[in-house]
Amino acid sequence: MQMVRRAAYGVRPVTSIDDSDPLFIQSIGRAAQVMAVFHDAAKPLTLNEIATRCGIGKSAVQRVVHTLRHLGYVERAEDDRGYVPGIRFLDNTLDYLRLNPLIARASPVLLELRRNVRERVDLSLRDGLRLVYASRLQSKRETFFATLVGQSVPVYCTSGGMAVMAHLDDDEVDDIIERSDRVPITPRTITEPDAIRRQVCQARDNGYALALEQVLVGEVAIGVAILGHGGRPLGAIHVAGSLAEWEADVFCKRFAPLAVEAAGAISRL
Amino acid sequence: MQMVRRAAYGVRPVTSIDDSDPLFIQSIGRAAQVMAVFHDAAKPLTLNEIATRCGIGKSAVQRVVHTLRHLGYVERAEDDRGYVPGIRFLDNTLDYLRLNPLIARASPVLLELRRNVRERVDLSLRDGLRLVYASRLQSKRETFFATLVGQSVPVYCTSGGMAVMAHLDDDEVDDIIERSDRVPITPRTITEPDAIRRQVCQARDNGYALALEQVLVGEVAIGVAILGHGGRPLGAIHVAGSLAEWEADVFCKRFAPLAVEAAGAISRL
DNA sequence: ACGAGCGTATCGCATAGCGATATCAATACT
DNA sequence: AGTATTGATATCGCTATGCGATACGCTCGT
Repeated sequence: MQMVRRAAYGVRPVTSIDDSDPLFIQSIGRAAQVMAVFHDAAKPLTLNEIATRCGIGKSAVQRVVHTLRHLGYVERAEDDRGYVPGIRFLDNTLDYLRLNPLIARASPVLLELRRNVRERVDLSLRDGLRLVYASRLQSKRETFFATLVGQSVPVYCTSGGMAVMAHLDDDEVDDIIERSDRVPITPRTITEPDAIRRQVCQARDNGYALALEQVLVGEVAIGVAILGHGGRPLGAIHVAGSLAEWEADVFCKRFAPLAVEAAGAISRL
Repeated sequence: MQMVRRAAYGVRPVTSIDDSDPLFIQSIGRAAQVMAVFHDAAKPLTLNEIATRCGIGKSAVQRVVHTLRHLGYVERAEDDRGYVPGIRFLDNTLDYLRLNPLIARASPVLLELRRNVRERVDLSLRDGLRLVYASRLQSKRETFFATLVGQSVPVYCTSGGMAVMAHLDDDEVDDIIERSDRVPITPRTITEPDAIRRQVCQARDNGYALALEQVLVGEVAIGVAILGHGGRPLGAIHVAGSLAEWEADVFCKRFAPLAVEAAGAISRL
């Protein structure tokens, strides 16, 4: 399996700081911008790097970082060179997960599913053009990134995303396809609009979606949508395995029904 | 096993908003205060609840929440009543985990450890008086809370905490004991300073710490410190099992050496 | 049908945050 | 070793900005 290069796909850039909105507090927007800079950072960043990368004056960054540091949202790097995000974010993430009723009720279902399939089981939630992994249960052998909560993948080309799109109107699907920047992640990533639409249709027929090496080379994944109020898809369950161990159709026959059942148990129409 | 009641133990309250610090940006502090309100919330909160709970004017809260909402750090609750933390925090948590070299290099080691022990394996990082779980690998049967990244436990009474304290000076240990509010979490939680000190001494001798039902009834846990620059303990590895399955000393004999080895592989003196 | 409570909007004033600049410390370079 | 470069910290005046107080419309619950 090949390492995923980027930290996250389609991470929404900080919602454009809206100057016209009189309610929007600029300082908080700045803080968010500063934190967002780390989304595509591979190492700790200095004040100047932060300043240039987000087009804010150095003084402002100085005070923002100072403040965030006091609050625990930014830390100095291990070797005292530059800054990294702080541990305090984990507290807020915990609150997010705790207070999300979907995740709470999904948890036992996922654990049960995991017990039965003995492959990787994930729960992702939709956020615009991407699915964000909110809960991950590892299989025996895993990579570092496959254990990380917060990882996100595009809707338009992944098993979960297909499953989600299967429950959206055609024009919503088209909208997603159009607005996504469809750069192939693996050689087999589907980027053609028509091919995507065909996959979506197939997912509508089956009640689940199958994806081959869309994000990770050598990976086969099944996605099933989780539905909320009025049948709107909120996210998806994924079961993922290795093509080295499984024939795609065997994988599918064996695990799709279980995944569908699990997703049904979590959905609340 | 008994459900953990509080969301997190010893979560540091938002570092007192320092009025005297001229560099501190008040608005960001307010935003942090607002987010911190969710730490001890069991349900979505309304604007008024947030306002009263953090002693800020209603108008301020209104704008802060409005802003945070635009940024994705706050969402409306599922049923459109009240607010909850937003999914955007997952992005920052991911950056935190990604950019933390300790976690990155720990990951394969933990997976290997997990493979060998087949019990729950956790990695926690120290943040003041608490250990925050940063990486969690589940065993077969788990509770919801045992899967959550961001959960935190007190240093003074847990296996990981004992292991950490074993690498601190006596006065630092005393300081931790003193500053912790030592409310028993289970009936067997050790809260007596002398008893704690004895446990720490034992951990010093053994190179690991054993904890029985300190946080969860029916749980046995081994903690081993992870050391950084100059031997300072940065966090700990935990191996946790059920007393229904294991005799404490058997558990210990069997897994302690493996945990110690793993911790050694992660440490960087 | 009515009231309580929640979210939204407006506006003037005072303050809080930004830009520009300077200083000190530590690392990189020759 | 001496210097140049880059990073972090500090200061200060001006103006934009965020807060308080208040008022309005809306949806629930009884």
